[in-house]
Amino acid sequence: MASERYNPREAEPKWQAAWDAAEVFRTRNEDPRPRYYVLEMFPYPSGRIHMGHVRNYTMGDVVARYKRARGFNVLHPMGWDAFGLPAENAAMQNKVHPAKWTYENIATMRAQLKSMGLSLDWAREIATCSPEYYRHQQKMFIDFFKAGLVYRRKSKVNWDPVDMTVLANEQVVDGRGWRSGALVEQRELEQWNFRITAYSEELLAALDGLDRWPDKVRLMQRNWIGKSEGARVRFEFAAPAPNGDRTLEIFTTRPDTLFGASFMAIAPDHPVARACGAADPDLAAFQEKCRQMGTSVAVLETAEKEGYDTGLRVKHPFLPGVELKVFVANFILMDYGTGAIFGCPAHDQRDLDFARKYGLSVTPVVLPPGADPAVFTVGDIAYDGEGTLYNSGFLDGLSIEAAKDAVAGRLETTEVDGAPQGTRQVNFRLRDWLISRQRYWGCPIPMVHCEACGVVPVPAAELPVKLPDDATFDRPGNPLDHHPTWKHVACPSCGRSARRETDTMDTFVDSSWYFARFTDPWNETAPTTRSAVDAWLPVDQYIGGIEHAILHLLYSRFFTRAMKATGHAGLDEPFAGLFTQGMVVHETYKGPEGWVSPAEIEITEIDGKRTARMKDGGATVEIGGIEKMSKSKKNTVDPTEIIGGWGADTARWFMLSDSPPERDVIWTEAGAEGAHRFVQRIWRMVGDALPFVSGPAPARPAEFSAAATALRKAAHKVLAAVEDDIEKLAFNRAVARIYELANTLQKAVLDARAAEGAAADAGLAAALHEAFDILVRIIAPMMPHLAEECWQVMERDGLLATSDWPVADRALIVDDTIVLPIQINGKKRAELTIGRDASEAEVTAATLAHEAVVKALDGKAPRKVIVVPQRIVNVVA
RNA sequence: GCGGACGUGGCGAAACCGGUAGACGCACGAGACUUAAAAUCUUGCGCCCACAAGGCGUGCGGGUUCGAGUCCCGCCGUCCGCACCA
Repeated sequence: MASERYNPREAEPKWQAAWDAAEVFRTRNEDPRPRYYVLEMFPYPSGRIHMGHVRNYTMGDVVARYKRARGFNVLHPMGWDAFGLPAENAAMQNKVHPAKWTYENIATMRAQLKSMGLSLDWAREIATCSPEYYRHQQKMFIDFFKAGLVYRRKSKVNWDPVDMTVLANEQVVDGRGWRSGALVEQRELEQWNFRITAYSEELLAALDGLDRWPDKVRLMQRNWIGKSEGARVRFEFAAPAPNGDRTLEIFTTRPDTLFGASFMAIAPDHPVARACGAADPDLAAFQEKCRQMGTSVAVLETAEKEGYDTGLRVKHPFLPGVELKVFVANFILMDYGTGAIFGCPAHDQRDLDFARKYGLSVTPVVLPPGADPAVFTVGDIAYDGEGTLYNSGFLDGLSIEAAKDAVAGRLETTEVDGAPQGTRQVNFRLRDWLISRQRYWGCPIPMVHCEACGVVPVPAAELPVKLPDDATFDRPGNPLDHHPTWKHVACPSCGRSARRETDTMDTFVDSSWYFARFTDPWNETAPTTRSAVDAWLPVDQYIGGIEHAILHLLYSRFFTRAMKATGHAGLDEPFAGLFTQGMVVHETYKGPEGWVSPAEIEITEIDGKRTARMKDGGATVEIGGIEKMSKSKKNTVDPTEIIGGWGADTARWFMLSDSPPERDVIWTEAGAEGAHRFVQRIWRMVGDALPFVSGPAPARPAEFSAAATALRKAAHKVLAAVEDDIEKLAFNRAVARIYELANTLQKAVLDARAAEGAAADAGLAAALHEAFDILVRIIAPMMPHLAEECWQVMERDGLLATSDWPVADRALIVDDTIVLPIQINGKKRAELTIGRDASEAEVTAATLAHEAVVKALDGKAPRKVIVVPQRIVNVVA
């Protein structure tokens, strides 16, 4: 047995089949044990899994298997984020139907995931593109609509005139469509939106309660929601604007600086600007120029502030007789605040840049602490720090906060044009979620447009609104719109001929509730079963990439609230614990003809210098930087090849070793070899130890020998540490502790074998038996196949996958004697071995009697002796 | 520009509350086994000086403390997020 190498190609499928046959990972909702829901972000079925999936799903699987061993009823499901653009692109390029392409990819990837030995409940598998899933999404859409959480509105979108479709912002590159290369136009289209802003305040406030989320993610969401408190102020026009407006309403977070106002600025698309532009060709040209500039990031960064004087004037609310010019300016955004501002150049850098360019006055109104009001001026840098108000009439002498209050108070009680001149206002950066997509491969929006009845939801009994199978993809635009018959229906309300909505939903909708569907994916009549969804949610541990820190997680938080509002769930927050794992990165290689893959090259190392050559031809290859695995740089490693070659356990072990899980991990051949060596080493050790560890546990002696006790202590200490590490998802630390135990056990086995025939130490045999039991059980979550195989050759009962986690004996974890470092003047000079419970006086006495201390003190009395119990002694000479 | 995170051996890292810096792994060196190689085992491995003793070391400079990788202040560098949000 000991001489045979462990063969993962044989063992892994065998144990996967055994687990399957025993339905070990099937989760029953009615199981009375405490529940634990661990979920990894489900994959998009792009075709093949990549190493990032391997890392993500390994981490989740360790948690699932560990929690199962700890006695929890674990829910660990898997599914497919199966709608989306790539399927449609494949349809256009390869003449294959998106459904066929998607389901084939799913089949491939399911097999790949299964080869990893993940403890998933495949009976709950869902694909978001199946009508059995999206029918429920349509039901919820209608419920949200009825609850006022869905509405339709004209929105500005990026329109690709060649592909005849709407593009997401990230699909617009330098103002052009990423695929067609056509100049993207801003178009106004009637679009469906989710009213996520109804929850702005709540989504922000609830972040504080998500204490098992990374601070980084919470901060990103906080910034994204972007709450700012300020005031809306209405400035009266000296003469009405061309569109008839008598006042210009602005939003400001600095009402305290109102006395420093020197101009007004409005967005190019502001209604007043449009009205002015209609009568002024020069202004219209300027507005058009601003619109063109809109999208390109590079232009935005360098764009100079520019404006156009409309000729309009407004009255300053507090300074009778003072009038301010109204500019149309390129740096004012229509969709933030009111699309208009007052400019206070002294205390806002943008306003200052603008004022300098157009020769507008700059009046400081906040005096920095300690500055002389007679001398203080603003040059090229606006002052936005703390200070005291001056040059500001009734505000003089107030702090900024007090002045904000005073201004708001005054404006609330002043009337202009029949309404208060100003109101306190909380503003959010967060905008409503535009979900309309002019695509085929998405969830159809279950609405009908009727000339007589308007927008009518499809009746629940008629759901799902299914995608037509016979769509064509050979011309640009929305295949649903092109379809000859699909969109023509009778109005559900009046029965007259009407038109189906041809927009489909953003795929982020699909992934905003899949975690809830997993709790009862068999329910055919409703999206969720309340008893199941309320019992399982929130997800105890959610694991995925940082790239979803904002959108997916924010949308899911919104969706859960909307589901609560419509009776589909009973809670607000879907994910109690969140962990964001790092990427898998790899060295890059550049050959004479561009990037080459790791598989194509050979690396040799001479005197510490690594050189790479092509395997084929031997051409020199330049070793480049370590970067995220990507097809374009060809620095990918295929999980199938790794699993086929080394086995799933090697891949899993590597993914958990070395790098902390939140950080990037560098995939290296040497590291994979190292991981595989450890797999073999465990197997060899178990084989060598079989005489001591197989079969039932030997009787325990009344007293363990010193060697046996040391072994037991080592095993139990590591066990306790590994528990702690897995609970904290510190897998790399758990791995290090397991290596430590393996090193200890290896020596112990060697010693035990050498001593064979000599006086038998019954205690040592029992200790070895126990220690190997612990070793195999603690590697099981990480390397489940190897552990199962060891379990079998050790002749233990049943499947390890269904066994309990071992119990750490606390008495063995604390030592009777401890080694205390002795510092002299803060530097370590000696060590003191002393009883754990030694009093401070005893420690002091023993320290002062220590040779090194006596020598250092040279007969003098120490100035001070600091004893930190159980930790350290410091003698100050 | 604003906000955040992080800088520890040749490399990935550990050090949980301010208490032995470098656990564990990779790479590398030496040795054993072998006809040989692979595998395996033993052993060494921060730097300086080395016989020992010692000195210096956690990006740089200061500070607090009996004691600082850890706390505070100021720099430098790397990475990430947001980006004209009024």
